[in-house]
Amino acid sequence: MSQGARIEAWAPSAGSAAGSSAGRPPCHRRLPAPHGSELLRGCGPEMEGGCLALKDLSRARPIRTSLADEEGDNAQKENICDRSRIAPKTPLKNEPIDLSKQKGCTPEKNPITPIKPVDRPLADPWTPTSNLKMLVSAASPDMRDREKKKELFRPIENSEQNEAFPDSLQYDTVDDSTADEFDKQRPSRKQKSLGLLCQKFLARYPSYPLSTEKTTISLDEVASSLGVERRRIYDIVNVLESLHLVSRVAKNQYCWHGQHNLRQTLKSLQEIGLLQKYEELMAYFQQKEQDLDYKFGERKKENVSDSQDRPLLDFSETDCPSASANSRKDKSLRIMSQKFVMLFLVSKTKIVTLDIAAKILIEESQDAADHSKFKTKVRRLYDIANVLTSLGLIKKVHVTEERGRKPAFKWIGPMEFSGKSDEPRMDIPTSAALPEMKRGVCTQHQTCTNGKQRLARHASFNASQPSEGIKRKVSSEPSSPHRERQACTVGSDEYCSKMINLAAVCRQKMEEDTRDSDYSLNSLPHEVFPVAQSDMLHLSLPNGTNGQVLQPSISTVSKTENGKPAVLPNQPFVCFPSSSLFMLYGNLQESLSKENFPIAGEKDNRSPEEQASPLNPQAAVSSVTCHKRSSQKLALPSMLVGNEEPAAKKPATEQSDAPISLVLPKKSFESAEGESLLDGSCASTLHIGAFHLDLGTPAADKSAEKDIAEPLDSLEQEEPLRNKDFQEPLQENGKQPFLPQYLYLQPGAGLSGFNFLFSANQTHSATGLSPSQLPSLSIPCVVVPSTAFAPFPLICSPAITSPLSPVPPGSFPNAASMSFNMPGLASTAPIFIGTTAMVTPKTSQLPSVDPQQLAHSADFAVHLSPVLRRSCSTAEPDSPVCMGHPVTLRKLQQQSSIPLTPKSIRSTHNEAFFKTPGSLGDPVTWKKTEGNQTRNSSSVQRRLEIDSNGTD
DNA sequence: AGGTCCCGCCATATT
DNA sequence: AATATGGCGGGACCT
Repeated sequence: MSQGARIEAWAPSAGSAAGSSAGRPPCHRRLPAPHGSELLRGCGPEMEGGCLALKDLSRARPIRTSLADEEGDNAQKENICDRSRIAPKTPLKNEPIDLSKQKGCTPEKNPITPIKPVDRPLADPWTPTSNLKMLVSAASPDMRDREKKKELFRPIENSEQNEAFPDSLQYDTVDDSTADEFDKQRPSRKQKSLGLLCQKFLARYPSYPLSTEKTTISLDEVASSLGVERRRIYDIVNVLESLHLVSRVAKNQYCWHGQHNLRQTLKSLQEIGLLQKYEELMAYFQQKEQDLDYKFGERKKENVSDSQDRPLLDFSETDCPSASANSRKDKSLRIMSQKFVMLFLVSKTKIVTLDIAAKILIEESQDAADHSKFKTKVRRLYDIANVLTSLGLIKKVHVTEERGRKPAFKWIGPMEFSGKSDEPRMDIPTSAALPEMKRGVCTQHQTCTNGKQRLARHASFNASQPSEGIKRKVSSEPSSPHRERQACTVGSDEYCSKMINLAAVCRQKMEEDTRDSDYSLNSLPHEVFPVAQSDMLHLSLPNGTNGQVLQPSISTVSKTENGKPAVLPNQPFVCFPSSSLFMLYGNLQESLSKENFPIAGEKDNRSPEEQASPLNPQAAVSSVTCHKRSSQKLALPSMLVGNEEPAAKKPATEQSDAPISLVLPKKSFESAEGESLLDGSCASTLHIGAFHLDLGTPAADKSAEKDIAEPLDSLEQEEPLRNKDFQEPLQENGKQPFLPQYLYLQPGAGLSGFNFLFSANQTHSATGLSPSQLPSLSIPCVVVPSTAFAPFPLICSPAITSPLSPVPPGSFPNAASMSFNMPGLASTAPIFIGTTAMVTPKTSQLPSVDPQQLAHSADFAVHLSPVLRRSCSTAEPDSPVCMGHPVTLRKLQQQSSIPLTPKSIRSTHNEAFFKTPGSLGDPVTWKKTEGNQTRNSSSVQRRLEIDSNGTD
């Protein structure tokens, strides 16, 4: 019932003061206040007067002047109250929320989040003080924001931004001032526009936050400070999230990443868009429209055509479909935002009309048909466009057609994302600051290793990106937060331990996931790869990191070639025929040292669950896969590699960029990131940069631990890691080598004969990369059941496949992928790849893992792999690989089971394996497939489906 | 009159 | 069950 009203109500809305909203009676609706939120209302009318004043001040802040909305008032009160409570932090909103507070993300757990205003019973709602606060905040939000921005760091940016957006902001400001008198002016609608609100929101945070800083964003807090309903903030955050500027950390909390990764994200989107053939679609529609126009009468072909068209759209389906199936998430603003951006990125003219965009999006979703839907889509696009405009990525223009003018938007953001680039710069038009950042960063980054950094970034990305679902899940563990970058600090020991923990976590998560299964992956399930899905996209973006990781490995691997045992020079691996299991050893030490693992650190900090970081690996993997897909068509590689580059140290956050491509499975993200990543993204990222290698073991570890225990044992011997508890810090850092550097394969059935052994050590060898680059994996050990391999013939070789080389169908090119990257983790060395993963017999445990996930991962891996490979190759053959982590792959096909290891990884493998090259190859194909499958089914279902399918 | 898009109900997802 | 999210679209504002 009243729900609606709830808390949110408070705010804002009102704004319009009575009048504005006028139209609606809305207020009343809520009356009832059912829930707690209502309470707020209950509070009663705050003072309207007060409100007004505030309004005036704020201007924007619309507090609800309107009396009408008593509710609103209450709400506001609530907010206010909340705020105060909550925040002590910032008394005023403005505060700097950002950074400082943020501090991180950390810990805060801030969680404040939860606060619910509800309680707010306070009747007092307005205490004088509160009022004052409100007023203050309200009063100058804009100003504050500006100031903040400026202050924030980069003055440059600030200035830029301001410039960039001058409009809105200024207006506001102006208005405010003028407004003076408050009421009088009630804020015009414009003042309340989403674009402006977004600018204000953006003003609160630095475009390029320092890596160290993690800024935590409390939705409640922001909403209250900006004087709007939380609902509005969601609109903004969802779009920002689609570009990875923020990531959801926990309930009510988001982590601000800034634009560091923007480029990569855009790049990824571009690639995906290309894959999706959006260009074609756009052209198609345009033509149609024209035709129609002329003809006009005809129904829009669209409808009809839509269906007809679809063929073209197939891919589209992928996206949507799965999504649709999934849940609303798929339809989410987030996804729409990504797709919308993709349209610009693939458009030659860089101009996209809303109607065409809406049509394309609708088609994908397929609903197309009705007009109402069309209208709705357009509405949403306006929302998205407003945010993108605030970001300086697009600007409104009008396209004049014979029929008339059509509203359209032109992309004014970065269009070329070639390789590396500095991150910072990016996109944001406005921010001049960027350059600075960039430079610094870049330099650093470059210096650092790209690879690692990348990984780190990815990690962060991933974290951030996780799709909602994932995130949430992850988030659930909210705690996570924090983890700071200690990681860096963390020595190898920690690293190791972390890895272990991660692995364990991963497993757990996997299991959990399995249960839950939500991954976005679902969509992926099969080969398909629904990259499309938005979530995926999100994820994918991150991939860059993954990519990196992968690449290296790939290269290495590739050389190897299938099976053959050869040892590659740089590579560390060896293949054995028929062994049953693999064990990987990595030196943690090195890795650790290198790594840092911020993540690990994070983990530590984090709750164990979070540690799940293993997920990260997964994530990485997944991402990889994603890339792969993307890459299939596109060359993601560049993204991966290029982008990242630098940053190594940069703050993780910055880095976070997502490298790329693809999408990671949400979950993976989440899981991985979520926990670790998420924060990670914030924090971890940083680390990442720092750390060097890591092995990716994590996953492996986990798997090992859990499922694989056996192998693990051995491994473990080395360390205790294991366990789930990983937390223990192993100190090993340096010390320990955690694992030897080899990979073991037990002979067995598995691989059809082949087993691999990788030397872990590679690390070094890997060297170069490794540390820096590879952050990813550090895997302490991985065991792979030979069986696992069985399915895949090659295993190792992913390398073999050679990077670019097409993988033969059966081969799983990806395998390479296997790599798992763990972003955070990465260890250097070892890696292996086996694709296989670890699956062990134990699968049982594993079972939990979702096939989907796996699949996704696999997909990613697959897809990515190529990229990675390239990268790797490019980067360094030597490198070790990356990843290695073995993830287990579950073979999807065969069984779902297995997947022990890090989910993601596994998945990746799995899919890859499963999928035939061909499948991989055709994105579309799988997409469709997936789409179909996924669409309908729920995530869970999907999983199932996947499994089955995959199995196939 | 048509383009924008605020606002908040209410379905879903999470906790 | 209570909350958090966020889809959705009525209908108000602005050209």
